[in-house]
Amino acid sequence: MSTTDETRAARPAGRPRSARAEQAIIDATLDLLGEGMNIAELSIEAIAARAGVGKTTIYRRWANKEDLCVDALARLKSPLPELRGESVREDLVAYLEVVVRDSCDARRRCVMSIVMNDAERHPRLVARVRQALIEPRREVLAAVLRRGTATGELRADLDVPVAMAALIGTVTWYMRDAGPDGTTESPAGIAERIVDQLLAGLAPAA
Amino acid sequence: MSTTDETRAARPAGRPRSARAEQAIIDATLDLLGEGMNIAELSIEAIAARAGVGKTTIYRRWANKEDLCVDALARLKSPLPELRGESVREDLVAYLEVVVRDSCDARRRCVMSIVMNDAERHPRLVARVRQALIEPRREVLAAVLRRGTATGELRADLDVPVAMAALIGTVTWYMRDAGPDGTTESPAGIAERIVDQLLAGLAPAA
DNA sequence: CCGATACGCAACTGTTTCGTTTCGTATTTA
DNA sequence: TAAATACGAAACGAAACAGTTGCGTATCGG
Repeated sequence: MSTTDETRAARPAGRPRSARAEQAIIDATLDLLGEGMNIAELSIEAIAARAGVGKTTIYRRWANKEDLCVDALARLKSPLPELRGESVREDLVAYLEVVVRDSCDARRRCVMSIVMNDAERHPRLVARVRQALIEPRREVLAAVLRRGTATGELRADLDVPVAMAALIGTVTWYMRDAGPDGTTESPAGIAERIVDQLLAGLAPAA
Repeated sequence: MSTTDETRAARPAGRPRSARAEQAIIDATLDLLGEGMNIAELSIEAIAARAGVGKTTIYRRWANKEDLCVDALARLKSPLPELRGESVREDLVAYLEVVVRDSCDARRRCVMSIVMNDAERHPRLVARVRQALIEPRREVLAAVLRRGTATGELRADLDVPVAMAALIGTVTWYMRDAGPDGTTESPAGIAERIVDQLLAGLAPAA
């Protein structure tokens, strides 16, 4: 066992890499991406400058921009929505409230726009984000919908893929031209309004 | 009156500008944007090469990249959806079918991503696209929804902004991870399925 | 024909930014 | 202390691009 907390084998001798520098690099990367930068526009120089670090320190750790971004984006993992599981309506509202909150976070919005735009240019990176951030959430929502059709809280013949698109797409689109940043208001209760209108339908009560 | 079809004043004498070159430049610009290029990444050199044109020919016509893009994007105007106006449901299906068709067009998808990403960097350009392409369509949809609440085909207390987000957001989100390009299928009748499920609601018939 | 203008092409200058290398210093193990 | 490695700063050569100019040719009006 070494003198420090390093339990793995022998330390390779020489000055160890600074964990602070590493964190600063990751933070700077996410900052810049969060300010609307492309992967293409993102430059190692800008990251180094923002992090207060020499370019060498970055190149020593990552072979290229994409590797760095993959590592950086993996840190964005946000907790899954906490669902109480008592009523489907309540769970859907809670779920959409998380989506609303996320849509006000510049970092997350920029990450989503990268996922949508650069899928062809950076398939590895986008695949990792999808698998780490998006898929788990989709699965949570799908489970709520399936439960709803089983308990009778949702119609038995529900088209689940369409319903998922309806819930997420509606709130995303609404936030797009309502509160670009959260600058305006994220109208309290928007999640509830959307869920209730989607549950009840646009047509009159028949 | 000149010898040609030019009815405006005297022609300025000298070889007239080639309409073919102009069209080729516009096409090349839209091509490159349609391949996923940013405004920032788009280079005059690339446009000239793609169009089979000298850079001079471009600089003679437009002072800068943004001016060129503004002109190019203005050519994307697509006809408004043809609505028969007999039933609201039928009109909504027709409207969404246009959205589905557009979402399979690479050019349009890239233009939308520019509108979403570069709003701050190119406000003039984005404002023009919004006003020329987006607003007219939104107004058509809003009119259908208002008509529906008046005729009783839609619930009287309909939240119109939410309903618009639901219709457009659902189809957009669905197409996003179903048929990225139209490569797969744009499942026939998806517009109809979405409209019917949104009209009826996710909850059982009560 | 002549003058004027547009055309495509190639060359040029100046700027930016990239990824790499070099250098002097700091920190760790042996 | 000596060897090894990391650090930040600076400089370097290569590449891409902007915007301009010159050249030979093409197309217009008169």
